[in-house]
Amino acid sequence: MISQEKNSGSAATPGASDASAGSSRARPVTLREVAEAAGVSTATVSLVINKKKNARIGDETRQRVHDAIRQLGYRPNAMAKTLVSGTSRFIGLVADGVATTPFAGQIIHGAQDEAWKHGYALLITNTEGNRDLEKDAITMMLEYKVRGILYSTWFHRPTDIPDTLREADFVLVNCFSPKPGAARAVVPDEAQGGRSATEILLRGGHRRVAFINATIPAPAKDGRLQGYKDALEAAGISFDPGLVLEAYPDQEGGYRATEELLKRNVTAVYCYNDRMAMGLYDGLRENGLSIPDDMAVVGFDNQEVIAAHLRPPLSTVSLPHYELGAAGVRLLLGLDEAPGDSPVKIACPAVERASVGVHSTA
Amino acid sequence: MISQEKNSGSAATPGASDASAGSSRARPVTLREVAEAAGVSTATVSLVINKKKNARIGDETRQRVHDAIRQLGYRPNAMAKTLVSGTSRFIGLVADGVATTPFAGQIIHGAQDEAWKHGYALLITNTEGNRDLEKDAITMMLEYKVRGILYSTWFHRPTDIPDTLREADFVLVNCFSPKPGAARAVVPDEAQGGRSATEILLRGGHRRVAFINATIPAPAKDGRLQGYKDALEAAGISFDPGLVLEAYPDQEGGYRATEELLKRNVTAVYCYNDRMAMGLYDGLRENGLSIPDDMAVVGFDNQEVIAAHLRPPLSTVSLPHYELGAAGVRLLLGLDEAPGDSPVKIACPAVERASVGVHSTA
DNA sequence: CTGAAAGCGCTTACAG
DNA sequence: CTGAAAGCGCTTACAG
Repeated sequence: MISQEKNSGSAATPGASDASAGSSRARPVTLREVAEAAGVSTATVSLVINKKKNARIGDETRQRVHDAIRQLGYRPNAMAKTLVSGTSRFIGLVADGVATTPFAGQIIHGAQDEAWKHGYALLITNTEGNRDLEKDAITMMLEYKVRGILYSTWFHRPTDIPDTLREADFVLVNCFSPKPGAARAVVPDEAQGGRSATEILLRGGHRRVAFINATIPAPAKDGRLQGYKDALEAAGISFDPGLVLEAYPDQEGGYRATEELLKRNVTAVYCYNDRMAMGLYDGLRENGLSIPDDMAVVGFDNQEVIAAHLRPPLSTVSLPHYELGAAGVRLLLGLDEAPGDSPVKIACPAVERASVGVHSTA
Repeated sequence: MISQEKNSGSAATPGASDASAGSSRARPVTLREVAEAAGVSTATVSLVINKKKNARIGDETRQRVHDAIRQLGYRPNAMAKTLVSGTSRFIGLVADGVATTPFAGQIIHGAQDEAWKHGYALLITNTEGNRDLEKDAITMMLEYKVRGILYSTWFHRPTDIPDTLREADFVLVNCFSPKPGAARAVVPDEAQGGRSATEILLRGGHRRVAFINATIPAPAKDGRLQGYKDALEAAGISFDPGLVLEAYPDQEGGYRATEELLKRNVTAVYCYNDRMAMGLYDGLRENGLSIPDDMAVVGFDNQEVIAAHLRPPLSTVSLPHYELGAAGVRLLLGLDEAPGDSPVKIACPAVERASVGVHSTA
């Protein structure tokens, strides 16, 4: 008898754990019940809840509805709403490693802030680059009728577009299709970033500035080099290929590049990324050189935990992850104009710290 | 006439951007259409799709249904499914900064892997500690009828439970309620971690081991100290309060603690976290001391970008973010038993690198 | 082995 | 100013 009681009258809530401490795990209150309690039709309740402009509901009626909602603790069922409208208030975010990468979580942050601003929530899936998971994730998003999908990568790179993705309205974030015009995309402006990084050094009075580029091919490798050249040219300094080194883009790479760098007889160096700069710091120190007096250093990425806390703190250029996420959402929702065939480029702002002093030109 | 055409026949897809390159942005194919194409009832299609055991469908019929699904490119509408079942296949994850914090994104990763394993997707909201956003996020999750909510913090701490959260089945992740038994929770085992960290040093032959604790109060502060004491006691070394220093838990704190540390005449030091150890590296170097020969160092957190790339690489103890997320999901789904009144504790495994050598006892 | 029908919780014309 | 009714796309007993 007792167990009969427990199972009757409540169709929903499968498998709710007994250990749960929540209050109202029973069948949720529906709009119909609110209507009955308020003595009106369900249409009226719906109108009141959604504050429809041209529906004129009497103040007294409106009040009764609100009271009923409060008393019953009514929560709208978003699934039912979506069923009617055809599209959910979700924006999907497929990430190949954003959640597990130190700083790119800001893509999530920026996308979410912008999405919420327009009444959307994020449906995030971290795929770790697994193609099967990726496909399942996109399928899931499609089945939940997302408004659109942001397809993002943890580092800036070309990508091909999964077939399933094409079934949705989508935008590439931090990546782009090799085929121009194949998809809307938003990426960091590597060349401008490289130029800004170099300019920090130039402003410090340096004329012989080395660049330690990455060994591995990437849009960043080309763009950051281009920016370096642009800055030199604008300053009337002729480009010397001999001042461009290459190293693996991490601490060990930077450390090992020290020796080569010191042969170049430069007073300043721009590193492909902050990690490289961190390794270089160690190398310079071992050679008895001090930063910035003996060598000015700038990095790239503004990887907070490193750049802000080296000694001296590292001047660098910020990768605009937050803005990438936000711009992706705006592009998706059609709030920003998509430029012709090429990706939207987001600026990489310079962040100046103490690793570049004022150099008196010899 | 033409614009008439464009607006008719397709009830759904409001506001789909013209710039979108997708293929099938039209009204989606429904189950009913599949049924018609296959010449069966919707019930049969539903049965086939969901592979119901006791529904016996003829092989030939089943095949017709599958063909129709493929030809029409049918995608189930998850919203309609959820409407019927009452609960969605979502697990909510409320995070106060996980997405914007370097390493805690692993909570997302672990939660997602475990959730997918059981057919659930994650609905993530990053609240940055904003109480209003937090409430809105939980409300949204409730309206989407999530199976339950994981409430997580980016560092281990006590938290109070928002009222709205109680309306859901929930689990605290990386945080806990000050009231014992108020909620299921999963946290890192700080004491075990502190003990493991200290033991790395002890195994290296060190007897005088300093501990630089944090200045700011936190479960980690108490737990990591307790672990240090436990390890010493187990090794038969009496605890000397004079060997416990305190510093702000970042690079600057570690750097500034160097002087005090060197007065203690120890051969090894366990730092509250990796960032502190990074600063200490600089301090020791400036004093002409080498690691590990003059001073063995261990950290805590295993913050990859630091610990794995200092020179020498730092021995440390790993904060089990991935496991916290995964265990949170298991607890929520009732797959793991919730222990009586206290949080589930997840081990912090030691990660040994080169910052601890073998010390010959004097 | 398969179909007709009711219903999940909403919103939206349509009447009045 | 408000209500009755149809319908969004599914699933689930219930018949047969």
